[in-house]
Amino acid sequence: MPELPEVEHLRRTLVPHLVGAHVLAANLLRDDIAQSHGVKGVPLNRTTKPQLLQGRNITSLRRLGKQLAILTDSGATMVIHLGMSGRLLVRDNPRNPPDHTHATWRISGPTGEHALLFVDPRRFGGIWTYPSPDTLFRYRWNTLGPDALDISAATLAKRLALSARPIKAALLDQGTIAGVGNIYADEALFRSKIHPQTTARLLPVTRVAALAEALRAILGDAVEAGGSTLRDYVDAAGEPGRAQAAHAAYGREGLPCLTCGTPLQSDTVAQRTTVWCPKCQMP
DNA sequence: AGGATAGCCTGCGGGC
DNA sequence: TGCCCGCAGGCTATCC
Repeated sequence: MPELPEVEHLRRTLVPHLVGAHVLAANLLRDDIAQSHGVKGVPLNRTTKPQLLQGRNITSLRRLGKQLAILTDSGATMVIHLGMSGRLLVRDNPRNPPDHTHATWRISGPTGEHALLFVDPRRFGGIWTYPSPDTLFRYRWNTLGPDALDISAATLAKRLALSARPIKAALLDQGTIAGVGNIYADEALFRSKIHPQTTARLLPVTRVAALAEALRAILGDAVEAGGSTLRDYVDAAGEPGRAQAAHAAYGREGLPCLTCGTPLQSDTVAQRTTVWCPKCQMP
């Protein structure tokens, strides 16, 4: 389940291979996983290789929330969202791609010639192409809130000030704050001792500050650990992450709270399984 | 208009 | 052993 830390770790592992690389070829194996820019999006097809960066030179990799953008010297920009089960793999040998490989590239870069594969069994992810970074920012990334990795207390407070929803729902909303998924939402609420059902706008500023601090700490630590591996996620080299060992709340229903020993409670909040400590995280 | 809900999709684990 | 079912979950469309 790639959330912000997994995507940021992926970005960092891809940079040495991709930045400065020339895209020799692009291949779309499934038309419906890629769309060209626009509010509604226009489906790409197998003939639109330049939009998939064929012939371009990659200049940088950028991330906002859970989305990764590949920028090129021509302006052509490609956004990849991994969804639930998506992976981007760098391989030396393009033969025998995994099942559910939907797009492939051949690149020649600083570390040699490689195959880049987009694999996504559940197809909750996808690829979006834009003629320029500016169109990406205006038509897609404008709908996202500020990135959670360096969210400030003041910014978070401003985003939550009008929301009547449970704080858990607000955290999961990418338009409020970008990059938080179910795992790190529970972890951040646990760390800041906030009950997931608390109405967002009713949180005192000191609690919001604690939440912002918890988000930065937890996401930052997870990035350094290479992300959490639950079922699907691996980085560009196929390596699993190590952050799941640090989870204090997620997946620990019924187990003792690491702070007070009280069994953790679980229920559905904002349509998601949510785990919290009934003693530490008071309503 | 903001918020809640259904549905997309495959793999996996539990139960029988 | 093997099958079936439920669950996992990010995001969009749709409804209220």
